[in-house]
Amino acid sequence: MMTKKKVIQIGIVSELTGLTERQIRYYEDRKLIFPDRSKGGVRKYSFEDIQTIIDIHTKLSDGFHTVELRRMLAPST
Amino acid sequence: MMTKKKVIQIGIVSELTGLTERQIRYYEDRKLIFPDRSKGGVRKYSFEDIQTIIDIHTKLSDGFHTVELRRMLAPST
DNA sequence: TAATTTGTGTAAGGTTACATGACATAAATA
DNA sequence: TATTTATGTCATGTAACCTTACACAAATTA
Repeated sequence: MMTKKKVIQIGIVSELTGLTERQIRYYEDRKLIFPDRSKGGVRKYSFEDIQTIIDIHTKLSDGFHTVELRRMLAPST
Repeated sequence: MMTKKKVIQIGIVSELTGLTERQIRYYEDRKLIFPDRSKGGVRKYSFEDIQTIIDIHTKLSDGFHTVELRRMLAPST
């Protein structure tokens, strides 16, 4: 489905979530999200990824650490 | 809703539709689609736009002209 | 027939938005 | 005290976009 199509670039994800690109890339670094890449290496996210990113940030604000989140986040099929 | 959020760049639209960027920009020139623009001027399309673009191309293949399509296409609210 | 329009290709030259890597830091933890 | 965590910022490079222009076959109009 459309919500899982990875078609959105990081700038828009940043806009939609209110988070910085730095934060979004960091969550990937911590293995919490798995964007696709264009041939040129540009990250592509889905709407589902965006929701996950929001959830991650909420949990971090709640005091959780990325390591713990890795277990909490349902590996979005 | 999500299908109307204009978040997708022309490269992906081209990939998803199989049309060239030239064609997609031309449809805009003919007032058939109305992408948003980033601050920097980069076009942003919605999933709904993508469907419209596909429809346009189908109609053109059927022999219609862009001028006629302007009447046929429901102005996607 | 000659001129115009339509939809599309392509190329040049410029800009935006992205990439990675590095260094910095406050707060928390070991 | 030393390390880790989550984030900011900066530099440097490139992917992907922008507009404008010229070309063209096919169809239409004059």
